[in-house]
Amino acid sequence: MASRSGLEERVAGALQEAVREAYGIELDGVHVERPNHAYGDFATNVALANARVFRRNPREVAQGIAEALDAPFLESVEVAGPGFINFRLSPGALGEELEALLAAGEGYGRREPSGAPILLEYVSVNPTGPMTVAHGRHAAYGDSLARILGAAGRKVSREYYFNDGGNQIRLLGESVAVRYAELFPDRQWPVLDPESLYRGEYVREIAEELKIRDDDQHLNAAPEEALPEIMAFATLWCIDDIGRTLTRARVHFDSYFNEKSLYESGAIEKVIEELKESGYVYESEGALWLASSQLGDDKDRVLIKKNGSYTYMAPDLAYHRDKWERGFRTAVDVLGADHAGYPPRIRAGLVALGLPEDFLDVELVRLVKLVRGGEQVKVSKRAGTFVTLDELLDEVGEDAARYFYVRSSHRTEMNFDLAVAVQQSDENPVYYVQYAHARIASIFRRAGLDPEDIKEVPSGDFAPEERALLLELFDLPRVIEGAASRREVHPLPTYLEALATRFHRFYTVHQVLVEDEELRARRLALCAATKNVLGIGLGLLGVEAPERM
RNA sequence: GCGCUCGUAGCUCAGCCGGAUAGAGCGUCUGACUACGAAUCAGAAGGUCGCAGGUUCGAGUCCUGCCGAGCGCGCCA
Repeated sequence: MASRSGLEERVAGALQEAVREAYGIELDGVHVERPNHAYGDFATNVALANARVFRRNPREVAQGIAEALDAPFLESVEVAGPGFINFRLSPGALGEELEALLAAGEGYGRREPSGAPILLEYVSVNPTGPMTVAHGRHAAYGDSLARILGAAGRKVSREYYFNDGGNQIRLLGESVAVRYAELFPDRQWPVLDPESLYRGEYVREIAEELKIRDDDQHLNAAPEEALPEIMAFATLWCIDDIGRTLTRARVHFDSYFNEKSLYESGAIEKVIEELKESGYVYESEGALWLASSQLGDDKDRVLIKKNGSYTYMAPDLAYHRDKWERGFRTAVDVLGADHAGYPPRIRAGLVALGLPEDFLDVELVRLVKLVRGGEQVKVSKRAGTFVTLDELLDEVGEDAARYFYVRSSHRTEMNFDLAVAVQQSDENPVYYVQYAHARIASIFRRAGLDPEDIKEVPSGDFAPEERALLLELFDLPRVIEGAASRREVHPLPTYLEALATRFHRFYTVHQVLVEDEELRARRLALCAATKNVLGIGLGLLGVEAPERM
């Protein structure tokens, strides 16, 4: 319940008390909301929501509760509409909460870590090429979500899983090998299926760098012998490239996990053995199957193919099993919406291994529809017709890109019109929010003060614009907790824009640096608090909070 | 065909546990810089919340059906 501001908590507590007093009823929770400001600072629908329990006209009940309410921090209590109770806070209570916010500083809205650790896996792009604009959404969402979960008191660890053991790495190696051979006169690389090769410009770059390092040495051995080395070189190149892009985009990880290590450690075999013991595995048509249909999946899945190799299921199960063994009790995978069929089958496998059904949680991110000037751009890594994340960052900047990515819910489709993004970069809402922050910084520069030194709030009443701003500020803890529990990032941008609006309005109406010392100090406190909260919010999104712009 | 997800202003999107007059930004129109930053503010126009039923004192929100979009339904990952 620390997810609410102190004030909200006090209102809720007083209400519960009043209900007990007036009706002898013990409610487990009271819903307190922030209504249209014309109604008041806070409101509750207890009388309406519990109409059945009270068995009386909601308005009458609300009246009874209002009369029993003993809360000196409230300036007024009113029954309105069909049975709402509206509250206005006393200036003293607002000032106290503002002081609490200033005292908390960067820690405002942040909770101490507790509970079982969560492993958040995101991006996990195959190291077969540069990150694309579509991957950018995963990166921005995952990184911001990790920050939000951490702020909300979850113990979260972020991991990147490199699929470096599969067939696609081999294809990358062959693609590079072909280009590599082309760099030497009269040399060729034998290819079975030219259609399956990666075509991007980066493939040639990798080949050229390989030539610089090793000259033609890989063409002097048999292709099958030379290929592993080329694959390793190409994979490392891609991992490096992806890493650079992530760093640039301010996307962080605590650990990286290689699929290959699961083959090397024997973890996959071990998991297969355990699955066999579980009884959920059978052989048919020369393959080894998991009876996943008995565990909630649509159909049974193959674990070991007829040709003896593993399907992707096997290493994936071993990987998730490893997460469990490392002590994580919740695994959250951030995946593309095209992997919608994935959760039930992996979950089935994990349950067969004896893990709880709710261990794995999946957040599906809808694909980014890339549009340039209203015309859709088809993204295909194979065909080489993709726009890289780096190119996007070059065009619109890190702040705008990060903000734009998470502004809309990860579960809805997003149109990313490159032409518009470039052209309107000055109009991007991120600048609206950043501008509020820079404006405040400017006030403090002019006043010759450091906002972090502001700790006290002289008593006095607040004007309507100040009150609106304060209440918005006090909403931060609830926004963070709400976003964390629903694993959504987009509430933050929505909140920050609302907060910036409150500030800009306050700023337009009221002069901060006035003669009256108390008034000035009170308004400076308001500014310091706003700057602090904007900074926290932008920080959670990986966006800079500029002192000037 | 079956399953999952989505459908809110011209465009991009919010809408907390079912509550009061559904909100922002962009775009359009009208105003405001001799006060701390006009990347701002005030105001206007713009909505059958995909459609139709149902539950409820009350539905954008919950249930059912339909329409539309995306994704999935591989011994690909």
